[in-house]
Amino acid sequence: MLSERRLQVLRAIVQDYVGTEEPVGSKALTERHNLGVSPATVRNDMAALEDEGFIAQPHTSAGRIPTDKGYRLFVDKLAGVKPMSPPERRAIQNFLEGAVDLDDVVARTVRLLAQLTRQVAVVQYPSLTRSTVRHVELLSLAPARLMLVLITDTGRVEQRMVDCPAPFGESSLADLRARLNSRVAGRRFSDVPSLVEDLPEAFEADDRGTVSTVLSTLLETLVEENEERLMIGGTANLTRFGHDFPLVIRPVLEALEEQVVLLKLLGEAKDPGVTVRIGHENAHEGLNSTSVVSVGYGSGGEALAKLGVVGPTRMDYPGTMGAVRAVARYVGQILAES
Amino acid sequence: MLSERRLQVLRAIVQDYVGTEEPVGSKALTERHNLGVSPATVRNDMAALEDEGFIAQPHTSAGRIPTDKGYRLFVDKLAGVKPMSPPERRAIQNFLEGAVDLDDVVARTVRLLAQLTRQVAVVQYPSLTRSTVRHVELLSLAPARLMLVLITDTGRVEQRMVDCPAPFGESSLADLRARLNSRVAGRRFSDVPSLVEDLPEAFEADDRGTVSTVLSTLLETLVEENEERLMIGGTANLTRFGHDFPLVIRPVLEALEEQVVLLKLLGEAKDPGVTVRIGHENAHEGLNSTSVVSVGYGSGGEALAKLGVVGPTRMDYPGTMGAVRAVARYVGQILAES
DNA sequence: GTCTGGCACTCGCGTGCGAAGAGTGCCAGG
DNA sequence: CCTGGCACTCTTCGCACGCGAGTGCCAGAC
Repeated sequence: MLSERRLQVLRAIVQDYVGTEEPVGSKALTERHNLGVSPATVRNDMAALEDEGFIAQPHTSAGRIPTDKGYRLFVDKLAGVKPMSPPERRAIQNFLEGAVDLDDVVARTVRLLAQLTRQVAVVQYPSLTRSTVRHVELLSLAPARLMLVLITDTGRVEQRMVDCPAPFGESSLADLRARLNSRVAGRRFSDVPSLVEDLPEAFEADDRGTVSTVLSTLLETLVEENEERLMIGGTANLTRFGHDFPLVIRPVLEALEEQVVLLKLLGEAKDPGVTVRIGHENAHEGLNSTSVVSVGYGSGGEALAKLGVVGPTRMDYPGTMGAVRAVARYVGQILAES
Repeated sequence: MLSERRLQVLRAIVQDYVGTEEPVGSKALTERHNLGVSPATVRNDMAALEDEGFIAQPHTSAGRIPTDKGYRLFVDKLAGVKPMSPPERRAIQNFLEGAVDLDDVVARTVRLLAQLTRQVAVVQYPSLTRSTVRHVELLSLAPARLMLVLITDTGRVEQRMVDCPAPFGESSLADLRARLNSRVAGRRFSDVPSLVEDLPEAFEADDRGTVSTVLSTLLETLVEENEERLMIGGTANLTRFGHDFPLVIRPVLEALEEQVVLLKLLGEAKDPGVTVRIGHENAHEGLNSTSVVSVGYGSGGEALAKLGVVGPTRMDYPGTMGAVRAVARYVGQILAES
């Protein structure tokens, strides 16, 4: 096991490297942090840390930089989550409170996260499958054409066209609308399938085909996982990455454009608190030189969706984690109020 | 006026520079294009072109590169629009035809444009103010709370909450819904205000407050220009920009995040055909080293919105213009069908 | 044992110089 | 008006050199 001082040395290395972006040497370390020992001692500790794989040197005889494993230890054991200051909290709240609809909430959240962390922000729209139905509306657009509108308690609206197998009268439509809403309004999406299962039986034979079509469209909309949307912002912060630009930034931009990749990335984090995935811990190759800090958010106790940031492995973890957690909390509040 | 040959020289310079990304010299020019004259002659022409401000040399005694003014002349007089090949056209059509809803159409269009041009693609959602109303729906969520849903003929759906000044009965609601739709369904958004002006008078005094509130919410939704959304894609193509990376790419990414900037950018192009704005012709400073190729698209003869690409001034103008025009055409078709 | 100061060693990085190459401008002749 | 020739300008590249930061190791002190 590593001695207490060696852990302190690692912490100091991470902090300095994050600040300066340059490999940090033994002398600079003793000058900037009062560890109470000489550079020579620190050198020994560094050699040990390097043996264990926590730090590495880019070339012989340069300073050390933390490895992914080093950051991991730092995040797990050496650093807490830095809470936001009261003025920051107030700023977050003010910024989010002006939102007028769900799109706006998400858009504001993205901007806020990007500004606070100076990194790329990713916010997932509240998940359909975990939220509840507020209302289902059916509109007749043509004799055999309906529009199905689904409104969630988070304010999200989904609409689908339904082509009916047979003309569907106004009264049948009103009937279906009423029955549908009385069964599913206020219920969780995941419960809907079993609640509407026997609905066609309540209708006359002529209408059953249409009712079934409407229901299957509704169920499709519910389970359609690929409809999980997200919003990205702050990509300009990618320019802060480092000097070795193009090669690093390119795959990151590509990964960010693949919503599938991002959704999987966010989905993998099961931890109820803030999750940090560092460098190669990310399954997607393009993100091997980035870290992803994410957390679930939701209006109640339960997480409806995730949000987070993507930045260089060399990032201010305590600050970023604090910002992500705080933003998630306030977004949850806002959603609960609306 | 410039002689015919000098224009040919300019065209050759633009083509070569776009291809190689390197300043082009007189010798290389005569070798790659058979102009029928010697390098010395070309040198004289180049000197003249430089005097006129069409080309410039990065340093003394390097080749020449086109200036913004040079590209402008090239686009206006020397190059046509390169039409897409039949296989490309088929690919575009296939790619767009799978779309299931408006979001999907826009998303696919962005991907397509980005892939075809290998540049950053920007697609504006069909404008509210220029499209027509398909249906207006009113839902009662609580005794004094309504949801207003507006469906456009392009499939776009907007919803707003309405807090009523007084409870509003189911029958009044049905009445309002029916009257509203009979007046505005199928009409252009810009005509709606005058069509509903006198509607409150048809209701009893108790309900007039609510009707007015609903109407003003509806009108707000219609005029809300800042609700003009757009979708961006292909930002990874920014890495193709050049070697002088960070300084150029940063402001571009920042500009792309400001939807307002982009909307203004697209909005400025009044030309009915493909519009090209080169380098400093763009009002926004961050885009001074980029060119924007845009065009309107729409389901009928009229443009509902714009789409386009943002790329380095050193781009393949004929090809890009061809791709943008073709995509706009097919998107228009798809929208007209739905 | 653990820490410390000293010392030799390794490399990366910036600098200066010289040669090569590409491209230009200008001029005299066809 | 075009062409070939020629001198000139600059950039780029390779290379040698020296500096400085940082390391590893060792002998000695606490």
